[in-house]
Amino acid sequence: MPERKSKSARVTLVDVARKSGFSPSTVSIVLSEAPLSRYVAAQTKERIRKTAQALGYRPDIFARSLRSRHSNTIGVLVFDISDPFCVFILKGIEKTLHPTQYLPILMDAHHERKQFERYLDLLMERRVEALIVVANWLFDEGKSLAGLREKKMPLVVVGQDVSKKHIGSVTVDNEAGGYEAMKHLYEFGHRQIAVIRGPAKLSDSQLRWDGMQRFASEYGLRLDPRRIRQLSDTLDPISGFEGGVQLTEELIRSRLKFTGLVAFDDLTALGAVRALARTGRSAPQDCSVIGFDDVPLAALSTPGLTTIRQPMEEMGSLATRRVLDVLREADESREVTPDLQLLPPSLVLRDSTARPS
Amino acid sequence: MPERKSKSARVTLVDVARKSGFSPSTVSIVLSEAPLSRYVAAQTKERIRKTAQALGYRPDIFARSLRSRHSNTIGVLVFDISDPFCVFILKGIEKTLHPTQYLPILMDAHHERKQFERYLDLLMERRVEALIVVANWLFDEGKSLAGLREKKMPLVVVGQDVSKKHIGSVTVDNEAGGYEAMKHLYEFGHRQIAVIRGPAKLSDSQLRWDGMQRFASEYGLRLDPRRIRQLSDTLDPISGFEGGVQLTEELIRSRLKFTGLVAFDDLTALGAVRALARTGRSAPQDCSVIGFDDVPLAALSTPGLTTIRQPMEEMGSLATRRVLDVLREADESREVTPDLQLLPPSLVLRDSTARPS
DNA sequence: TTGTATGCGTTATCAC
DNA sequence: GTGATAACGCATACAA
Repeated sequence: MPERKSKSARVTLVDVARKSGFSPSTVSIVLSEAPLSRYVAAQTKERIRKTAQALGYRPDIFARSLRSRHSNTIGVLVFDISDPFCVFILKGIEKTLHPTQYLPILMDAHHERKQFERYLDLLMERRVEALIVVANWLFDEGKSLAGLREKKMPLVVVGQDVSKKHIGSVTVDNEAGGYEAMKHLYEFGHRQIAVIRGPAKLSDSQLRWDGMQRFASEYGLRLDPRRIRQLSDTLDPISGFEGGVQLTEELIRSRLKFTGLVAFDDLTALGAVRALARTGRSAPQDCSVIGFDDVPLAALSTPGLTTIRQPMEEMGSLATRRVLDVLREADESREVTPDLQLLPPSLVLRDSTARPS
Repeated sequence: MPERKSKSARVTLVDVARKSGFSPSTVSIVLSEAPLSRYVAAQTKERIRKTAQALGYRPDIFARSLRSRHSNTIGVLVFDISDPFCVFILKGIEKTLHPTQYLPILMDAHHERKQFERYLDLLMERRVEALIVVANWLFDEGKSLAGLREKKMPLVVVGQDVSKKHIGSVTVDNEAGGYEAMKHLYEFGHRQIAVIRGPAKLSDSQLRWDGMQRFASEYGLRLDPRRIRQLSDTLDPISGFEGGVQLTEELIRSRLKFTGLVAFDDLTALGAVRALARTGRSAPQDCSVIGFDDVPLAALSTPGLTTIRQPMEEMGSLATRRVLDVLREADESREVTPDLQLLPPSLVLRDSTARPS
């Protein structure tokens, strides 16, 4: 009765080979389902698989990667995992990667450029075969990411348009979203509409504003500059809320009447709701408020927040499909032109907007 | 002028050895900062490091792991990354791991047991050296995790007490939290207090309720069973909100007066706020509402939610320190008794509670 | 203090 | 259809 080695006897391919009576090569071919396995007799395969199972064989991923030069991993670099915007993009990425051979390796940069660089480095060291960067804000990393292009590393950025740097990008159509937001308030009958624009540094801000202006000009709506405010540039992720509170209070103090407010994003909108409450007002009775993003909070706040939804999961999914495409086409070494893909936003109607009384 | 190989010429240790004039082993010792490197001449080290730098040498992590039997990774298995509860625990884990040699490998089970098992498997395959499981809810995986114990894999579960299965656990002191919540309302002068308990399957629910009862008996407060409701067992993460809405509406319809409400968690509390609003009431004017957890939403909703805070980042950090300790002590093969560590909750006073009018 | 030799577990290339 | 052999890049025991 042979005793099992206590030292967590690692079962290797050679063990399976010995036990099954075939050579390590054959065993490898069968168990890794290499192309050659097509020519292996069904019986042989069966026997090998059985013994592998019986012995509890687990391939050593390090040996395999070392030899095959494939890590079967895709790096996912996120700017802040606590940003609800990121989370659903991650869901999309993960669901899309799930049925494939690739495993996502997730890193969180915590809003810090230094961390970003470090984790980018770490991911390269781990030999990820592609990279997805989720960045919904400030992001002028030409340098670090440009380096990847030279290494032919498939790369897609989601949440930010960097197509001008010839980096594949997936974002929501911010311009259309801005247009829709303004349109919604207009169709509810609002004519005196305030706007809290996003930080100047964010390209999103400008695009959404462009959309609002386009709507205004198409419909002959006048957007009084005195009702337009802008969030300051800052790195604090929660600043949208504080900014929303402050700027809305400013607007209220200005004594300039407004029955509707387009906020840069949901956090800002929640800030506006707070400011209204603080001054004895409420949404939507005294002022309709519309946000942007449709983060989970939007549905849970009271009143439920009407907002322009970004299809976040779809964005993650699309970005993932893009890198997967590149990886597949790598064999044919076909070059894919990096470009921008815009996904359509959609209006989510809740209770923070209503017809003016 | 020698041309660089176009085939992404991988720089290996041998290249560095050749170029610097030392042997591969010396180079290895120096660059991996092995114990022996203490005996290597400073000059030698310097030269080796210089040439490595110059050549752009990056160690091959697969070769290194294969040889050294160390992956330098720690698996982190989360039940749902979109649960704000998880996110800050992750932050704590990451920050604690940051200065170490270990890299977290994060997997998200999406609330599904099947995924949980699969990712657990994947993490083992990746040869993580320890495992941290973040599970704030339903979690009776005795089987899968028990297996890890046999493999001597360091393991800590955070958010759930499984110390009875001899698995290291880190949670908030739910009993104390329940006590504090009730105490807060009592001290504000509330005597007719409703409670929405958590799902029966969650051990948290019972503990928090125990704490409330302990306070009630200590202070001679009567908790009328007719004012006590309980969320149903369900897997839907958002159900706390819907449940909060429904049960609060029930309470209101029951016509039994209550001036304060202790909700199981923040989502439930937000549901209660919504229900109050729907019936023309509001917090805290008509009813004080207190939550539990202090997720980010709590600060952003209007009114800001008074709540019992879980020190989530600290919980993640503590769990991480525990597995790191075990990893370090592994050398001395010292056995660490798996046990439960409770962290104290704290009251966060915002605007959803007030003295009864 | 540094160099030599060997093997970690796998896959690729060839030969049969 | 299957097997022998040689790497992949690194770290370590041992020799010097």
